[in-house]
Amino acid sequence: MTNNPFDMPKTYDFDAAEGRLYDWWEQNGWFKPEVAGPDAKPFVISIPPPNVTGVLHQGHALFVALEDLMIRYARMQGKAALWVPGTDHAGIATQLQVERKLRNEGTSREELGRERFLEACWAWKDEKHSGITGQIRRLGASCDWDRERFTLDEGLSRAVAEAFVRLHRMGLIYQSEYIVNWSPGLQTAVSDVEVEYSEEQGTLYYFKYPLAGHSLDEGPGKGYIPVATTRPETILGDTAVAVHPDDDRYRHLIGSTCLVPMLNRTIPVIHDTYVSTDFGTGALKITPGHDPNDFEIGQRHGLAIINVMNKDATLNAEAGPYAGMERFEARRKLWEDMRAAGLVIKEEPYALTVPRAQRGGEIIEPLISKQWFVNTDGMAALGLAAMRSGAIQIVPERFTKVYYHWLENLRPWCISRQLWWGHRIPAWYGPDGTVFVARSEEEAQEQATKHYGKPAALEQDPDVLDTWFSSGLWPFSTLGWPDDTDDLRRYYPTDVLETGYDILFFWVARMIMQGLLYTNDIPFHTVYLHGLVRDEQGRKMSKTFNNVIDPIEVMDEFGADALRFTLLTGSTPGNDMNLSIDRVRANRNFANKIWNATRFTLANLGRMAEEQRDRGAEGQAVSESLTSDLLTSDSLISETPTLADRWIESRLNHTIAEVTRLFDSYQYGEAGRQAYEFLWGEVADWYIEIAKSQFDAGGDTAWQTAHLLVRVLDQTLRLLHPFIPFVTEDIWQQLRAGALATGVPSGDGDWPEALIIASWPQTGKRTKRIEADFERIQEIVRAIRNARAEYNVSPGRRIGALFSAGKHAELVQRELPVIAGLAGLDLEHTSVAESLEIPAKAASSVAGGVTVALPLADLVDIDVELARLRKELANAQKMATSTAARLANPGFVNNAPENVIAGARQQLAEWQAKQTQIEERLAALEG
RNA sequence: GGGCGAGUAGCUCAGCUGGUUAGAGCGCUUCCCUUACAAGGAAGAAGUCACAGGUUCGAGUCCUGUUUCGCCCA
Repeated sequence: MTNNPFDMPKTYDFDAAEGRLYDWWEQNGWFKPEVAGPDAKPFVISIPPPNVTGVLHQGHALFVALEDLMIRYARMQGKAALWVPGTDHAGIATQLQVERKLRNEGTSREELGRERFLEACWAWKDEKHSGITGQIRRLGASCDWDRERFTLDEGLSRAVAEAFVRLHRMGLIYQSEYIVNWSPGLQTAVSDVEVEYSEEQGTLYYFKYPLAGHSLDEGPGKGYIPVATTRPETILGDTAVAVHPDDDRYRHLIGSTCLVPMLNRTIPVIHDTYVSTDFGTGALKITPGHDPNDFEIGQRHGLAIINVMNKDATLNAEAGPYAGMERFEARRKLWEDMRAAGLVIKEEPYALTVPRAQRGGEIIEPLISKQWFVNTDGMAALGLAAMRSGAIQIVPERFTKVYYHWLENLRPWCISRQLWWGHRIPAWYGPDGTVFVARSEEEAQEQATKHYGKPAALEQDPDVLDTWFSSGLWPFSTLGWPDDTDDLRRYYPTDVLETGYDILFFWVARMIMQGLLYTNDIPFHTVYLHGLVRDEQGRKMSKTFNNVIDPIEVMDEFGADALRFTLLTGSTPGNDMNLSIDRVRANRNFANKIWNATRFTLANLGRMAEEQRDRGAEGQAVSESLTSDLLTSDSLISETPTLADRWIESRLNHTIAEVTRLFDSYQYGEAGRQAYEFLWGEVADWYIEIAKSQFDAGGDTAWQTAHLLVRVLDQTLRLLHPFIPFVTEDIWQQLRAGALATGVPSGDGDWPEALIIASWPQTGKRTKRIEADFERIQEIVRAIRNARAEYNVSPGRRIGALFSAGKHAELVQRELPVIAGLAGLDLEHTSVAESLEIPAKAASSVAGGVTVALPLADLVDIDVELARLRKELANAQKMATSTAARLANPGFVNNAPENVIAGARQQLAEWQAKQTQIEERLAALEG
């Protein structure tokens, strides 16, 4: 930047601006809610904590953009805007990363032992932490970093222990042997939501289940029951064969006994309506130890549970000769042996649904093991009631249904994980296995002493809690819960929870349930859900596709604002968006456009100040003389505003009203697009072009134009700030400096220190009549430009024009300089009247109720002209006819709202007038 | 199997509670380096709004069905 406040470089340099502005904002404390003063109404968002060891992806970029937008809007409205940042320890993901690192170093988790492994995890966390938070800063996130939290920090760990203890006291936490989703590679249980199901090509294995005391030769239904399975190795754990009670093929076998292939264990044939008679063979093998559905059937029928698998997915002693084999190897071997024993019927290709771990993608084994569960029935009821009562709303609303469905069918939540990195379960075991659940080891020790009558050696449960258990406390734990802190009292409940719809169950629902349970309050009143960011072709971004668009690279090339604006205006709530680099580039260009509109304004302001100084005020500083002049007297800007002035003012007010309305109804994309359209399509394309001649006029007209332009830019920059904070702040600072130096007021009178803390624009009056007049001028200008283009009039050539303007003659006469400036007219050869004689060799058209003729004798070909006019006439006739038909319809006239009818009448008149005018012109040419 | 979303210009997408001639960016055609901006300006071509019914004075928008794609749940 140069010292001259009026001098700006030709292009906006985002690279130089972004880091500098972010630091400046942060150092001034403007990210803190305290800037709004103690009485301000709070507006609070808790950040969806990203994995502390993760790297920024477009999903992060989208949520940061959205949340920062909401926070900046709230801040500008004068609210105590608080965005609580933080990171998540991401149990499984992080543990896997650290284990991989250890492997590369030639050691392992087991070798290090728990304590040293955790040290390695913390070191890894410390190393990675600044990476992700730095990337979030880079996006412009105005969160209060002094309040940053980490899910494993001391306070949050205390919150987790507290929550666990309370749940336990309420009798909602229990330990149980249950069939869980076991991840053999990760060596841990995972919850239902952490399992993804994929349709894969597999095999359906048909075989004979021998009936005890019979020979296979007796055939199906006598010697054996034909059964099909997709996982033959689980045969070894079968404890029944089930048939449908109404199935004539097998009904007579109910109560008889089968022999488990290769093991010859005896199991009963039972009946259950769960069996579907048309699937496979119509008979079902039941393996309660290795299949969730079978587990339930087993419970119903009191069947034995046999576990044939170890936790590493090798088979155990129950598998007899197959003990020690890996699961898929055992499958092959068993099937071979069964084939040799004549038990195989056939195999057929089959599309099956395979459960895979959300992390790592490995096949999940349903396995019986002892885990900690939360009974969620009561919480679910609370969560449902909060939504049903309207205390919490989801944007977009349709996700409410998904939420209901999930909560209505909620099963116990398995919260223990066989990991080391995480919140250790606050349960201790005495020598006899008695469990003591407590906030700390000391508290557990007290309980044990009381229980045993003397101190006892305690051992803490080795497992940790599901990461989502701690995330579920996030909105209140980050504010100090369980302590009754100032922050908790002032900022809880929070306002909006913004996140991706993909974690509605994982996170949002659990926060609502836990918030209601522990704080007796909703954690937030609105859930705003965004979609997934996909690549340009709509594919999910993934490393394997090599289609990942790295937000950092995008920001390097186009700036953070361009990325933000693209994400914000290219998405609608709850819908996925395809990210297009072309659009990012276009939005980079938008930033430059705003930059140059301001550059133009400041250059003129500077020039005017210089002229003013040359004229007088000797020895006085420019700013002083101008400031006193301008602020003390209206005289300097008492000039009657031009049509363009009043038009842009009205449009500004319209835009402020619309953008504000759209913000308040969560339609951020549309809000951004409207501000964009106003700035580029109205301010830059029209007003600035007209302002050029108003500046040239000098004197009061020029000063008035400068005032207005500053005001319009100031207000528009405020509207755009939540979307593109960096470029708007940078520009606004320069605008402010230039305006202060010349005493020009901002849109609302004063110039606060920074745009980030400036107030949101107030809606002013809109004048529809002025807008209509200006639109007429626009139409005329476009018509002239169009005719020039069609006749290839070179852009530099000034041409004369004849306006046969009828009742608009006065308007056209008054605005002639504007029209001339925009359309390249030569005023010497231009005339306006209600009615004018038009020479034959002229290009003419009818626009805005005015016939305009360009006497281009050297260029015009009468035949071409006739064709042009006939085409225009046809269109006018068509429109007039259809509008007339509409108005002739009694249904329309009786039912449509008045303004619509009035609009149609107005339209009809315009089209009819146009038709008549073209007809007259045609008659003159043809005659 | 149940639920949800999407199908609008060559491409990527808007289009709020139904109401002028359905919009934008990119791309395309023609012209222009005019002292805010070539990361720009002017003019232009381009859409039977997936399909079929229905409601309504009026449907891209609401209802029903069909179809293609995607997602979620079982």
